[in-house]
Amino acid sequence: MSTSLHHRAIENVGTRIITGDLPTGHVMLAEQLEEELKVSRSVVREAVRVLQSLGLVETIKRVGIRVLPSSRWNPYDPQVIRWRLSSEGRGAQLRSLIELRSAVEPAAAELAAKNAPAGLRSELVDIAHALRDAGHTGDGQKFLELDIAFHSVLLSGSGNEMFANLMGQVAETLTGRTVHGLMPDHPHEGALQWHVDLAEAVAAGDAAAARDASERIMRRTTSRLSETWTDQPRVFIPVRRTGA
Amino acid sequence: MSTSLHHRAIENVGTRIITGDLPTGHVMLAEQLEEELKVSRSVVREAVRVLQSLGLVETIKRVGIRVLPSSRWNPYDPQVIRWRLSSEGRGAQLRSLIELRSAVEPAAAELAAKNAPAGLRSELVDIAHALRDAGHTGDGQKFLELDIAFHSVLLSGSGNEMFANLMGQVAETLTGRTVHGLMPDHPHEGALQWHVDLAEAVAAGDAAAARDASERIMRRTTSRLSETWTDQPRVFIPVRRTGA
DNA sequence: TGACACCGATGTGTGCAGACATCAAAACTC
DNA sequence: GAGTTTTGATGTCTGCACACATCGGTGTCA
Repeated sequence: MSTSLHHRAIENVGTRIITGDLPTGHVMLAEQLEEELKVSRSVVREAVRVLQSLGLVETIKRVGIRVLPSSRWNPYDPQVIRWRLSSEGRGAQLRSLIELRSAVEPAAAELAAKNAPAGLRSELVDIAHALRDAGHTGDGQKFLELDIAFHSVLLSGSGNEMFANLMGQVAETLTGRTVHGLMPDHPHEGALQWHVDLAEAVAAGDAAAARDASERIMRRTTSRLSETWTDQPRVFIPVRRTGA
Repeated sequence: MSTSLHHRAIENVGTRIITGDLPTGHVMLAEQLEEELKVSRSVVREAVRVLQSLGLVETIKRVGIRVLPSSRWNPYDPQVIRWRLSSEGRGAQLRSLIELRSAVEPAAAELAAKNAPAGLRSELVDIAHALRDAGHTGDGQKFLELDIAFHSVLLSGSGNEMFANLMGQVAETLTGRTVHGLMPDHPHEGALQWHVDLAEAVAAGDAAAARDASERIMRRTTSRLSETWTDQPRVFIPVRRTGA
């Protein structure tokens, strides 16, 4: 691989923290990381700085590099999400993402119906039809690509950059659940139609109908996947007060 | 001044990029940054690495450090949000945040009604009552603190870490709109009651009522603030396809 | 004798300076 | 115009000085 030492160092330590291999409160020394990773101080230091900005570690003089509790991790960082999706904590991460999508996508659909440029509207309709066709013929690979494209264009068309930024996370979610065999051989006929309904509502500028179709899609997705995380305990992030 | 050089370097360059002082595509040299900031190579390099992980810049061999378009910035990073809120692009940032909150908080209210631990439920009720009192007496400072606390506890009680992580952003939003004089002297009486309704619905485990109250609050907040950003153009983030 | 305050030794992150390696753009050669 | 060399930037490594929190010893006082 041509990945840089810097990148590999981040990947190595980040992964070990997310998986719990390096537990909360664990203290490492920069020198020790140099030896473990067989890299120089500069590489370690730059990697630690990045991990620090992700909320994974903090550096304390005279102590070392301490692993922070998961409540401090930035749950929106693409890297953090990827690491969590490929670790044991996958269930909790998927649930968080689905709940977020369920909240955001209907709102995005509404905004897209109001604001999206014409090009994105027609693109969305085209993708929806192609998606329905792919669902019928049973082409799993193509279906996944179109599914990702559909939701990406929808989020992009909302004109809200924070919604749009969830594209990547949605792609990871959809890919992940396909890879882990959580998809049926033939998609639900109703869901396929709802995608078309949603696209046409956006194209027609019908915000209410767009939201409605999106809510139906997300409800079905949630109910289909909820059984995979019933055992996952909920984590309650403590409220951090700024003032004294 | 106890802030580290590393931190100051990030702050300096990050701010200049967000404000547009360093425009998209602008290329800097590491050596040039050393001179500008009067710091050593290692400080510059570590700062650049962090900015890179935030999507603000990319480094290209033989070229330099190039500023990335705003569509590549991580809009969920607390630092990026803070920078944007204190720059000219504040309007667009506020709109994005409000739209996100409008989508997320009703869902969070629903989840909190279903899952929140007893302690958070009763705390939410207490805060809601105190908030109503502060609204009546007109204590602006106290009102702001309680408002932040209320929404933080609600998000925390949802048991969804991605929802909970929005606490910080919400605090910034509420503080920002108070600082910029967008708050009325006396809060809307209905809104005060809705907060109490929301808290009691969560306490009673009534998910539908909780969502309903939250939607009312967010609708009112949105309509009150929407006039401040009517002139802001929408930005449509292009869809980034992964594969070839 | 015991408790407490002080103070220096120690270890570790922070910041600095200089060197070589690597690699891609640009210039050059044929 | 294709292939090669040069050039100039980041990438990586290393040794050093400094700041500062922690720990342990020492001295003082009750």
